[in-house]
Amino acid sequence: MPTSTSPPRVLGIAVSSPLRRLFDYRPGGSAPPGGWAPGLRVRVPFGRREVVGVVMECRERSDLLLTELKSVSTCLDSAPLPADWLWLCRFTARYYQHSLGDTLHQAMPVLLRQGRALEGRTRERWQLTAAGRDAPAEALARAPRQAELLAMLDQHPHGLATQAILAQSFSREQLKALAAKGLVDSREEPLTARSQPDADHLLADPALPLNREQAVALSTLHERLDAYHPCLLEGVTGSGKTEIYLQLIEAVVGRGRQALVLVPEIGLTPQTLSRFRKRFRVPVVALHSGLTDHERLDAWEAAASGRAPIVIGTRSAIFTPLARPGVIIVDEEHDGSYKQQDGLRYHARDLAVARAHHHGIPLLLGSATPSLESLAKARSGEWRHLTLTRRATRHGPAKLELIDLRGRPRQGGLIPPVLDAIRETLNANHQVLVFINRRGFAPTLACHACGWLAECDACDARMTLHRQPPLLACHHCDRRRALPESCPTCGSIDLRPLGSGTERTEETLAGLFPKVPVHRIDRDSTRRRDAFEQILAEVRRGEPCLLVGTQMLAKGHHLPHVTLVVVVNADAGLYASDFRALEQSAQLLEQVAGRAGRAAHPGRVLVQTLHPDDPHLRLLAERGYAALAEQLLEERRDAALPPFRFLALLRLESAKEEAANELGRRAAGALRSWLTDGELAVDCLGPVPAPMERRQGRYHLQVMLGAEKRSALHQACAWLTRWLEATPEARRTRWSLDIDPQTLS
DNA sequence: AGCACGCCGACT
DNA sequence: GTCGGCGTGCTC
Repeated sequence: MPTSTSPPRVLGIAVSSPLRRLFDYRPGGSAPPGGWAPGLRVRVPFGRREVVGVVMECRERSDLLLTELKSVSTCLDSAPLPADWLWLCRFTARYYQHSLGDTLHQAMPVLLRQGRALEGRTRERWQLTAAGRDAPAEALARAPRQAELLAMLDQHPHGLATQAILAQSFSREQLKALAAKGLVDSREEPLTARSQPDADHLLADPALPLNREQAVALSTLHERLDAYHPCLLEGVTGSGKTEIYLQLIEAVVGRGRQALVLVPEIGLTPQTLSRFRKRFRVPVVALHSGLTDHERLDAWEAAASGRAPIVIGTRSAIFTPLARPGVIIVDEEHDGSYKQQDGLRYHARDLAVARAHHHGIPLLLGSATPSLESLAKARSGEWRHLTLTRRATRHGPAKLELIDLRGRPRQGGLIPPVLDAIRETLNANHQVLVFINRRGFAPTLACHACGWLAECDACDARMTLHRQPPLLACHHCDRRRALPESCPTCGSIDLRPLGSGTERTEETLAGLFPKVPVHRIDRDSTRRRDAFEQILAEVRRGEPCLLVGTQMLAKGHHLPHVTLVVVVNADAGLYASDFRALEQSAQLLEQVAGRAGRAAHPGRVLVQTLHPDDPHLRLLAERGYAALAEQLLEERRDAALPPFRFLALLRLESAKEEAANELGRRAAGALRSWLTDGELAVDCLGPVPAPMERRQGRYHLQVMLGAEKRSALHQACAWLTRWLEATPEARRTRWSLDIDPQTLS
């Protein structure tokens, strides 16, 4: 507790700026009721503007003269921001060597960044007006959702908060429409703490019965709910991981604690959410991209005050404060979307580990295809390893069948025996999923006379040919070009698409199977909101159909009537330069395969490849992901790569190649001589050009640091950032540090 | 990152 | 004559 009697003479304040240091101010304005303390937001003059900062230190001394310090203009909070949140931001900034001010700024809801007050906020509670209560049933005959909403409000004489209404998947528009008709109105009420959830009436829907494996896993989790207890739950697709999450949450919330659930970007679907909401009688707060700034602050506050027992969200939800943390669950823990790929490059799964450890609570990481990082922890005994091998359905996971592509004629990327299998499956009235990891019509356009290829002029990449609408587009920058009539080099008009993308495969299949609907699912076809959900709803009705899609289709979605999965080309990750490519590619293949045969029928998975004898691919096909993962771990150990070594990447980016190269050389040189002097066991490679050196007209280079000890790597990175900040030339090249890089590209 | 200062080119 | 290009420097 801060002593309010003698205010500190100096406040160390974190300000949103790339500068990795605090700025000293003198306390000013009126001191907050509890006295000055870390975590209070303040408005301060900074350069020629006023910004919102956060008090981090209360001190008596400054390195600067007290008379040179500016004063705080106003204090924005009557109490500091949550201590657990502050701890996590401090940890994150230190671990990822990022500016603390910037980290706090990013981890805060927009309205708090802008200086909005956290206290004294209100919410709207909606109820029926007299007219609404008397409205005849047929009044809303043409607006069925509005009628349902009216009926729901009729069940709640004390009204419902906006959040509760939206949680039942009604829209703001429907609410507004009813208000405009005078049938409902709202009043403001303060956000007050809700009473503890009633442990005896927690469940709205009963828990599902567990099989033996699930019961064993759950009882292991129940053993220690009051301590840091990291568990990897490895369960094949359809083995019932979600049911374990739900029952673990039930136990945690029943003890008056909160659960934080992280899901991949693609995983926060209405289905997932409704499964959570249906099960529990307590509110489930979802943090998704569709929230308004106001809703986001509400959710933040509800979690911080403890009013929200269950919080579910994507990557950034790891920064949600919790009053009574009880468990953190990371679903599909291997998913790449947990790593932020620009600015503050944090990994939400790794922060979840740190956070659970800090709180002393259980941590559950679930996946059908765990990351090698997590498998290594589980194998070493540092984490508990729980496995679910049995599917809820009668059939085991489908085996991958490798199909040799060499020397076979292809139509839309598919060879005759595969097309035959598709035909048979459709004839049996089942559904087929064709997975192709390239959107567009064809990966590029080529001139058959001279060999010219359509290349992007800002990137080292080919432009993708699109048909809908017809144009050339670069998938690495925003450049688009009209289709050339003739070859720009030789003038020939013999321009042909090279290879197949989703559009071309869709077109081919539609031509070959005219009686069956073909649905294409990729970023282009699902740009419209709900388009994806509409297609999935139709597919779930079970009529025979063909689905052609990118990895959007591979993850999470339950497609019970699909009995044949075709992978058009499995080779992308086999010989890539990135050391994680094989792991990621195997995870993707296993996830795609998991779509087949989830209901009454066994499934087949046909994997087309130019390398049917590749040992990794064969291991995956014959013995599954776990066996391949074991092998990959051995290879990583031999090659001294993660998880057996820690890496950091200095990324350099400039419009002028020589500028970035020169800075990289100087930085690496300076670091190497410092390392030699200090005898620190860190090695430093580069600068080398990034895999796609030119992107969006800029040159990308990197310097790689590696160490066996994390502390040594951390010291080297700290030294390097200090060097870069002190070097004037470094200001002309954009640079960033990537701790534990997920890809080298 | 912002934001200002500052010193050279083509516009009313 | 000035509007504005982005190089350089600073933020308690």
